[in-house]
Amino acid sequence: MLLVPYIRNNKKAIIAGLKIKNFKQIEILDDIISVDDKRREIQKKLDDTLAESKAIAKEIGGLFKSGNIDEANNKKAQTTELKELSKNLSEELNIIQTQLTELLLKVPNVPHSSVASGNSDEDNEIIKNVGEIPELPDNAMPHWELTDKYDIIDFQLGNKITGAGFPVYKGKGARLQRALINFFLDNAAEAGFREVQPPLMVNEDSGYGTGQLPDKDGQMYYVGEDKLYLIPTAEVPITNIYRNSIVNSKDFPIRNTAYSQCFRREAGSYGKDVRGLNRLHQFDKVEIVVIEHPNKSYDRLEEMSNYVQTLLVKLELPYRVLRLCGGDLSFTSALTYDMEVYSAAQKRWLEVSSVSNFESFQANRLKLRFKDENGKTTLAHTLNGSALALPRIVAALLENNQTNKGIRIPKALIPYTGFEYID
RNA sequence: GGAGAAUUGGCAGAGUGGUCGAAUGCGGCGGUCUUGAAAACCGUUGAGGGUCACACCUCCGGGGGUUCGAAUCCCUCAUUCUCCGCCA
Repeated sequence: MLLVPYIRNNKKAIIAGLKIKNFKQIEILDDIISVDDKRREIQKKLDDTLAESKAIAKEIGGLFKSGNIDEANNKKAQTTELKELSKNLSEELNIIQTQLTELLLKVPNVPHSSVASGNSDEDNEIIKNVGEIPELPDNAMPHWELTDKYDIIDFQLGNKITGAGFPVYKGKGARLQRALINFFLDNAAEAGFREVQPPLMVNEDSGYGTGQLPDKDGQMYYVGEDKLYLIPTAEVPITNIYRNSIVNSKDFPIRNTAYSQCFRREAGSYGKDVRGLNRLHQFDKVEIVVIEHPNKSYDRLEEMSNYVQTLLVKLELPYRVLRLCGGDLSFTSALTYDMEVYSAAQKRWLEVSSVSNFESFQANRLKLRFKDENGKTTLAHTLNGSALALPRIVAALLENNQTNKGIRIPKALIPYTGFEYID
């Protein structure tokens, strides 16, 4: 959510930015300003009315004390009109404030100046390409066949127990999952992230805080009985640690990491995108979240992007880094790098991480602030990224490392798996 | 799940209808003293709206109500604690 004063002062720049994001309804900006004008006007009237009735109430208090009962009762009559007025005004104010919030929620974040315009993922800029794409023999299998062959991930069994998109990991498959989680967490700790184990369910306020609500509520599993949402990513609980708080700028950058299961309904997905491990309803991910001073958030974004890449290098996976174009950038993000890993048997790139700077867009919703150099309360910047999401890493590992002897485990991971091959 | 008690500023803790946005202590920040530090002393110290700046308004767990007037009374929800029940 953008700040109204920011919209007032930077309308032109915002319009230019939103154009890159293909946001068409720029007239909303003017609506916001005029609704906010109205809000101020009503607020002023209300304040004045309240001030007047407060003053009278004080007078009455004094009159009662000095025994002037008659005059006090006289004064009471005066307030009935003011009371009516302030009641109407505060109702009006409520309506207008709701209106204002609704409008503000419709405006996406303004992209960073480095973001190019574009309509879809096809227009994303490839800014880096690392590693050799492996040459697989003709009889190479896609991962959903390999998982069967080695009996490590059972999609059918998941269907039986729960439904599509909830696989069962077995034997070395389960062990590989655990190895990857520990590998990612250990690396994050070494890179200065504090490990956190958050709840896997969050309340409505938290959903709003990070922006899953109100728009994407259909993407989350919801437990109506208790009004709780299953988290689609650990970003939600981790970032909400800092909701409604004023952090100490001395603590910047605040780095947290968490492993969690993630739950996504993925309504509307289909076809090859959802085959095997490509898209699941429940999956494992280690997330990194950073809260930083606005002046330094882009340095941190580069740092996070580099960190994620070190993981891919250690896992010996060929990858590329994309800078998302305006059209593919998420609603809340100002700049996002996607890391994609090459899945050699599927012959396609799979997104395994998305590292974003939200600037103050999330912080405004969260009311996450700090005291700046002048003692002014200012919104902090939030960033997050996957480091990493497991299923597609597993898919690429299985496909790229298939040999006659079985699936070869990358060296860095062997201390965690305790085996060198899945066979 | 049942019964009872509680929820006040960063923390502790007063305040049960009338200048209470809120005593006091601790902590934080600034200063005096000191070669420096500690101690002591002095000052300062919640958030939001609004204003050029004031004024002014809102907020004492959330929401609603009573009253001329509420942190203080009522309703409701949430959370915490104690006891009972159930249970990993």
